[in-house]
Amino acid sequence: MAEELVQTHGANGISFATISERVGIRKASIHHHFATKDDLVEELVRRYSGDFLGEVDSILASRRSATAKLQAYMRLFDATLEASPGKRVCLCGMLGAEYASLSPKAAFLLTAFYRENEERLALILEAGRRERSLAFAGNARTVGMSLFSFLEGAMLVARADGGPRQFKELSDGVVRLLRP
Amino acid sequence: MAEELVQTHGANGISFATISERVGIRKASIHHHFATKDDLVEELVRRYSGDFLGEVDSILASRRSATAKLQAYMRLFDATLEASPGKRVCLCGMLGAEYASLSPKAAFLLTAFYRENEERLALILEAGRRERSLAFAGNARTVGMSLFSFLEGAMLVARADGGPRQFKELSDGVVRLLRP
DNA sequence: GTCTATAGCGCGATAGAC
DNA sequence: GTCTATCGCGCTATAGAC
Repeated sequence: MAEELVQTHGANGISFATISERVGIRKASIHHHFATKDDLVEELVRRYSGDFLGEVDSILASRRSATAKLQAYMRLFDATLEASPGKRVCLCGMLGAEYASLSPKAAFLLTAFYRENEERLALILEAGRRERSLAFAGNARTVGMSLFSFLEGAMLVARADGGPRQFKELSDGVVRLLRP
Repeated sequence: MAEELVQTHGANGISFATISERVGIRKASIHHHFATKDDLVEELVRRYSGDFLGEVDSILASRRSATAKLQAYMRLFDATLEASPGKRVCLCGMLGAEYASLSPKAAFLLTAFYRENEERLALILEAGRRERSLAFAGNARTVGMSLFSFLEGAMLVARADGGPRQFKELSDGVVRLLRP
């Protein structure tokens, strides 16, 4: 619930009152679970990161071509945008924008999330190049980072222009660019 | 001044007091120039958009290869990140994250900024393909949009991981992916 | 165009009853 | 674990003097 609100409005865009109304318990009760707002944000990142990377790992573990894995990975982002059309983006993309006002712990968790995703993307890309279903110049890690930045950026841009449809069109197009 | 603050902390991350301290005049004096916070944000977008697109247009008008124009365009983003290392991002990338809390007018201006950039990128890409200095599948408009999303995303990600150096490495890599 | 002063409200956070 | 009540502060915005 709080997660959805932060994905939509950002951590600086919501308050304990906002969450209170949404969840249906009073502000003080929220403070019982999360002493400070920073605690709340940190816990949100921890949970989101764990859940998301769990899904990514099950994609990695699955028996599919690298191209299919790449598409499945992108679907994770797409699904967020589709779920509440033109509202939610990746929690960590959102918090990346608010990086300057994050607590040190939240900032650390955010950086870790980025790295873990880039790493996993690099694995998919490298496997794809090995099995000749993908083709690209340079090292897989760099391309993986670029791909990740593209996905985070495209989610944000899509809210203001084009929506989930455009997001899907663009990410499909990017996979096409990586085909041999 | 206010622009820099919003580029760093977001519109939701600053207040009239923040600007007041930075600019050196009192809060009430700022209200004399911008009646409401929405007015301030709108004016910021208008100015940023005008300045930025002005620079883009002079790149477009210059006598250079499409590849060089593409690199020059990317340098505009890079320069923002380099200017105050690991602090500022594109104003409109920042506001894209805060899209849900923008005034209708600011949201409209933001969307327009995105479209104008995508359009100009498409022009560069199409020219590059025609003169055979760039190569890519699909239509230039789609690739232009993806490129723009990548740049906005990469700026945000770079603050949390890698900084201006990584941004430059990634954007150089993307140009390499578009070479024939 | 800048200032002081202040209204009116929302914020994060705490105390203490149930 | 949820509640009411409240503190102290920061916020946007306005009034009115210089």
